[in-house]
Order: sequence, then C-alpha cells, then structure tokens
Amino acid sequence: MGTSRGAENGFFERVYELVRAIPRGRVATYGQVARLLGLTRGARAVGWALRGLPRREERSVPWHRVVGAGGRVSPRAGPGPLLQRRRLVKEGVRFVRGRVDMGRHGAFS
DNA sequence: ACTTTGACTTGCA
DNA sequence: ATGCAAGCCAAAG
Repeated sequence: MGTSRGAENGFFERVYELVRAIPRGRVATYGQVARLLGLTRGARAVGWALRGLPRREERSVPWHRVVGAGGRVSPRAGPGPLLQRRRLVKEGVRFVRGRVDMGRHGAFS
C-alpha cells in the first residue's frame, strides 16, 4: 500500500471524506471545505472534485450539502440545482431570500 | 511541462 | 442587485 497510490491519497477522496462528515440538515461552502483541507483559496478545486463524484458514490457522499459562498446554490450543481435545493429543504434547511441560512445551518460556521 | 476546464470567490464598477 | 475581471487550484488532455 505504501507505494501504490490509489484514491486514498488523492485530493478528490479527501474532499469526499470531509463532505461525508457533514450532518443531515447542515451545509458547508466550497471555500470552507477547501480551507479545512489546507487550501485557503481552493474552492474551485473542491467544485472540480464534486463534479467528478462517481455515480457509485453519490449515495454515500451528500454532495447536496455543499453550496456556494453565502449559501448560494450553484446554477451548475450536479444533476440540477433544483434537486439539490429540494433535498436540502427536505432535510429541514431553511432558505432566506433564495439562499441557505448559513448562520443556522452552516456545519462549520 | 503546458494548456484547458470548471458544482468557486472577491472586489469593483 | 447585477455583471464582469482576476485570482486560485487540482485533474485531465
């Protein structure tokens, strides 16, 4: 295992692992995830990672709990921003003027 | 090794 | 509030 580098050391996997830790009804921003991984300005890279989320892992990684700065749902989010929003609302996440109320639902606020 | 690509963010007009 | 430019970062071509 030492020499072979699989998904366990890749940036993508680190992102997925962190996103898996976001509790139901809570959300985190791309920027927050990036910083928790040591990249102060790596929000974009996090988006890239989630975009590459294998269909197989869609069930185990709550991608819908990751939103843009200020609680905005990205227009280009996964299968569709509507689905993401629906899932969040279903979990009891409150939207204020079209944005997630981060003060109330931010997993790392 | 260089270029392109994005589920991003911030700042400024 | 709306729009756009620039900065940032990892992966893929």
